[in-house]
Amino acid sequence: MEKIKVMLIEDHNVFREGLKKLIDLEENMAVVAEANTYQQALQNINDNVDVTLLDINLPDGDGLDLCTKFKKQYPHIKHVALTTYDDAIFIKKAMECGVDGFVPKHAFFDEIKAAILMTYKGRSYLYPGLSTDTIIHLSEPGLTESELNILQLLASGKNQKEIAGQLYISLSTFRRRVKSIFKKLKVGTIEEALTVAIKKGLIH
Amino acid sequence: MEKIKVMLIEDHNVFREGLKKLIDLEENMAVVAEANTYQQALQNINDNVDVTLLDINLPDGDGLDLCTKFKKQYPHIKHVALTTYDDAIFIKKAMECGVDGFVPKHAFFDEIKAAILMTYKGRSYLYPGLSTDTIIHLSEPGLTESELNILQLLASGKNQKEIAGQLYISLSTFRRRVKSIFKKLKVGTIEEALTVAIKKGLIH
DNA sequence: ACCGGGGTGACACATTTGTGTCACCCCGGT
DNA sequence: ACCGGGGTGACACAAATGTGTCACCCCGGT
Repeated sequence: MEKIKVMLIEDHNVFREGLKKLIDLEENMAVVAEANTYQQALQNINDNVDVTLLDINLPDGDGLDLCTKFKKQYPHIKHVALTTYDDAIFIKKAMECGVDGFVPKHAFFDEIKAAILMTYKGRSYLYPGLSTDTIIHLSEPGLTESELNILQLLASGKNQKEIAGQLYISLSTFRRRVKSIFKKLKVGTIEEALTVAIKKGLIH
Repeated sequence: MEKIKVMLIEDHNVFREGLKKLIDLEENMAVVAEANTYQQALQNINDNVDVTLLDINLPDGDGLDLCTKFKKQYPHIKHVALTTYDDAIFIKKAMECGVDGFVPKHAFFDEIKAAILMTYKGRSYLYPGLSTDTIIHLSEPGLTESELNILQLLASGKNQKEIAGQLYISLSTFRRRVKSIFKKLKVGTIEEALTVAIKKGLIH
């Protein structure tokens, strides 16, 4: 039987090494490529790969962007997203980027194995341990690009006037957006919104 | 030769499984205990353990507290802290808690192996890949307990008046503390301070 | 053409936040 | 006893922030 050829994209070296070992010990799969940054992933990807296991939080870029790019250039490759966060907003975003499987890092290897197998066979895989709570929230509205932008700029220490200027919107609109963020994240202050956003990996 | 008996304390299951595999494949070490939460770690620790590899960010508590506790009850056990963050403030705090070795998760397994060996032999191990920049900042003042408290409460969505009341300090003192936080973290807004603090793992 | 929803900007207003100043207290060094 | 530093609280004031209201524009459906 042909082995499933896996590519690992993950910046935590120990984690990647351990994962590689576990996969290589499996009879029906093998790691054929690795990358620990966004840039390296672009270089090391090749036609030979069947499935990628990709960490979404890379130091030099968003793993989901990577997925979008790969989908165009190598449409036959399947992608399993691997992440610390299992929030609804996040899963939704992953799905929109064409991810085939989604597994949080707190899962067991068996589940990653299952995800690789399933996606390889052309089906999609959603981590079964996801709380029903999370599933229910899947239909919740995600933050818009502009809203994420605002959070990112707030996180960098800019004040509201500066940000509004930079985004070419009025202070009024800015504040409307912030209000909208509050409602979507169910928080009451910018501080809390930032905390939640960072924890969910929405901004970096 | 006697094998070094290692305990893994890490909440990311896949990571722990991979690490266990890597360690067990080594000739001179073996995993004899595991835990994926703070509580479990307290239960599963035993006299038989030589070295613990402990993740600092556990879902139900601070891994460094764990270290402090272990030091009292099992003074012979060595501890290697494993963490995503390699910031100066963090390393300093780890050292104060009696950690014997410090390795960031982006390190390679070889470095973890070295840390286990070194600490087992009674020496201390500071990850050699730490930037000189980080080392230089080691002497920088860390945030006080009260300052961390303030950040934590701000992160939870409380406003300044509420927090001052809760901490039994006046608004004046509160604001003085915030100013102090700004200076120490080299930021200009609370938003930025929170972002930095979360990224450095100072608050959760 | 008309209407209504959704997004925008201007403005007003109360509240919160950031900054500085003053006075006080405690404590260790002179 | 005196002084000075460090921490505290009260207050004042400017600036930023949060909230609501109004008017406007665009666009798709009726």
